[in-house]
Amino acid sequence: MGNGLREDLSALCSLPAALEAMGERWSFLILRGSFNGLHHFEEFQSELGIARNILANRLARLVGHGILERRPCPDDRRKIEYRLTDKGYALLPTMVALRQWGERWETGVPASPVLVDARDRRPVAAVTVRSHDGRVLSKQDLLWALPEQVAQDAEVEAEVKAAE
Amino acid sequence: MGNGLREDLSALCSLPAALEAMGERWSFLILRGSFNGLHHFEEFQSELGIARNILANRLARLVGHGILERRPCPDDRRKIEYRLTDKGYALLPTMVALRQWGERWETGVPASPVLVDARDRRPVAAVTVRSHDGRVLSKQDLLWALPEQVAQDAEVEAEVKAAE
DNA sequence: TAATTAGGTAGCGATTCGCAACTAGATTGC
DNA sequence: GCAATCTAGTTGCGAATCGCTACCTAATTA
Repeated sequence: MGNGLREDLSALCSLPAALEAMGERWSFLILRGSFNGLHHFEEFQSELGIARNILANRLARLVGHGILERRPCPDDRRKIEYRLTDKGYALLPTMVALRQWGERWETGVPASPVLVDARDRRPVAAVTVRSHDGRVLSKQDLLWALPEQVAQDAEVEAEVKAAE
Repeated sequence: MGNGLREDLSALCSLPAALEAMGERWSFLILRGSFNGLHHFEEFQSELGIARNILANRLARLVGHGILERRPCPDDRRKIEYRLTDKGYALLPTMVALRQWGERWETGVPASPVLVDARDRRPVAAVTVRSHDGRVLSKQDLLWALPEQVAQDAEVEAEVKAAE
C-alpha cells in the first residue's frame, strides 16, 4: 500500500517517517528545506529527490498561500529565490512538534540537523501544550469546550488592563 | 487547482484551512475527530464527509502505524471502536500547533471546539518552541546544528546527577 | 422473520503521482 | 560572439490514488 517514501531521507530526519504515517509529505518537506536554508529550485530538487513537476506545483502552491515568497535573484537572473514569509515561519512549532513526534515514535533517534538554542547550543525542549500561564498540560488536564463554555474575558480583560 | 475541500468544515475548525495549504488532510482530520471524541466508522464518515473507501483505508493505515487502536465493541458486536493510542495522543502538540497556525493565518477566528485548561476553562496558550529551561525562543534565538555541534552532555549529565 | 444499522468492498471516471525528456532564458568559456 | 552549461521550469506518459455511488455481510432491533 505504501507508495515508496525514500529511505535515505528517513535516516537523516524523522519528518519523512512521521509523514509516511500522516499522509502528504512534500509540502512539509519543502518547508523543512526552507527552514534549513534551502532557497533554490535545484537545491530542493536534489536535496529532497522530488519530481520536478511536483516541486514546481508545490512551490507555486506554497507561494500562492503566502508561505513562501518567490523573487528573482539580483546577482544571477537565472535563479529564483524562495524565502519563508512570516506566515511560513509561523509553522515552526508545528514542524518541530511533528519532527519530535517522529523522533520519539517512529525513528527513535534524534533528527539531523538539530534545532538548538543559539545561546548555549542545547537542543530545544519538547514542544508541549501549556495553560495560559505556562504550566505544561497533559491529557487529564485538558478539555474540549464550546466557545460559550470558555471562561469569559471578565478576568482576562481585567488582567490585560492592569498590565497596560 | 484546488480539489474541493469542503467549506462547511473550514468554518468550524481551522485545521482544514491549514491542510488546504499544507497538503493531505484526511489523516489529520481523522485524528482531530479522535481527539474530539469520535470512535466509530459512521461517526467519522458523517462528521468529516470523507468517502467510505478512503476512510477505511486511512483508518487501517492509522491502526497499522499504531496511532489508533481498533477493537470490537463489547456491548454491540456490530460496532468497532477506534481509540487513540499513547502514540496517537502524542500528536496533540502537533495538532494544536497546526490548528493555531490555521486560526492565526488562514481563518482568523478561533476554532471550535476550543482546547481549554480543565482547571479554569481558559484556552491553552499558543504552542511555542522553548529552550531546555523553558524560555520561549524566537527566530533569532534558534540555530540548526549538526549532531557534533550540539552542546555535549558534560554539563547536562552533571546537572542530571546533581538533581538526583 | 423482515427491516435496519455498522463497517466495510467493488467498480468507475477523474485527478494526481513520479519519471523522463524537452524548453526557454541567463551565463560562462573560449 | 557563439557554443556549452546552468536554472527553472513544462510536457507527455503510464501507474496509482481520489471521490462517488452502489453493493455486501454480520449483528441487532421490531
